Amino acid sequence: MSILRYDDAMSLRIALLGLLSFSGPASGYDLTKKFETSLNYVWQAGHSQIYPELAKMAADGLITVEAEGARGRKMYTITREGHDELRHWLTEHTPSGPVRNEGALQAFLLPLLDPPEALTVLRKVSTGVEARLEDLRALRAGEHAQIAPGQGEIGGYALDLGIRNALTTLAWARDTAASIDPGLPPEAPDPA
Amino acid sequence: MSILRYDDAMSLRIALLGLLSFSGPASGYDLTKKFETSLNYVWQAGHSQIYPELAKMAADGLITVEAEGARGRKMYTITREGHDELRHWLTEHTPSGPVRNEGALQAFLLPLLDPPEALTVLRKVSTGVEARLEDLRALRAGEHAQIAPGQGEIGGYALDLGIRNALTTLAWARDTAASIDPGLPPEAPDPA
DNA sequence: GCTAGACAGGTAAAAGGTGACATGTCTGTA
DNA sequence: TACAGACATGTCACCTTTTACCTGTCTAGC
Repeated sequence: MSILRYDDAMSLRIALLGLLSFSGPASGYDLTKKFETSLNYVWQAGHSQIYPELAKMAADGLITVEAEGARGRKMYTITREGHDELRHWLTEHTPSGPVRNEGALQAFLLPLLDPPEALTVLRKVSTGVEARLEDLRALRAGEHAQIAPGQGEIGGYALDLGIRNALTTLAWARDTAASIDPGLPPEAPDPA
Repeated sequence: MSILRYDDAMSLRIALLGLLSFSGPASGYDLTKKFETSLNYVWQAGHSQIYPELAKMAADGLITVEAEGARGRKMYTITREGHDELRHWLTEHTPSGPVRNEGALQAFLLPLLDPPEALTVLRKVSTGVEARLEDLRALRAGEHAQIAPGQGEIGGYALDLGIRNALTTLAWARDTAASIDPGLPPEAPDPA
């Protein structure tokens, strides 16, 4: 059991510990790539945030530098304390992080626009969500070749949740547009 | 058309302009209350962020202090430039703000837990979402008495979206639990 | 008359996050 | 061999957000 225990915002740490726990030792560069390719649908961070955080985590004993490779590459490995911290957060922490959602804000303020403008915005929302849906489905299709074949894939449940939420948003945009202009042609619902 | 134009993070400004546009002149205190009671499902901010932002917006000409009331109360009114800025954001800005979702991160990392623990986490997710659903439905029920009766209610579409997303998350948690432990009793789906 | 509590406004330090800059290594290919 | 581009790690200035602290006014009730 670790001495330090923050109950507040430390989700970046958790995300990094999770990746290290699942896919084994990795460098800051590797982790940055994983953020770009999969985790960014769930948590965002650039390398300028990741490198200092890894240094702090090493100082706190959650990870260690086991080996240094070519081009100054540092391979970080999760420690026992790191595993404890991760499990503790996953099982004990109730997610509640502050909501800050631009899309929902636009939805909130939609009644301020007159109907034609509101419909234009809703169409843009739909095309945006359709694009994200494509991305997510492509991710799901390529998932089995992803990180470490044979193990229950990390991120699989979140991917499912993301796809469901995208479909929900699409249905909301369709229904909202119809309630603003009942003369619209009904769209066929997108099959899961 | 205003000279200043930021395409980046200025959603707090937009949220404040939206509230002022919809419900007329208000003080920082009033706006803080509205954040607490309804907007916080969409965008979060405390008074220590709101007061300085209002001062900056006044300096930028988006709002003005029309009257000062009792107890130093300052009533802010949205200007023509403020309206322009708001409309511009609503119609032109594509929402893309960084994703940072603790709940989704937990979903992402769920495969790291062994089945009994994962099921416990999913149960906690469900009860949390059910509580939020209650809140949202209470909001919807009391909506007509809310701010300014007679006008198409601000936030109504966002409330609908929030309820749909909550139901989606509930269904996801149920299905995910069932896929982890097929012996679970099937729950009846929550009616909209 | 006093006091608790809502009303009303603010500041400052610290933490978290973004975008640009800086440095250098290794590999493949024209 | 030169050079483009991936690999690899960092720093810094600036902005946003959180937490805690501070001041004062008005009203209802004891």
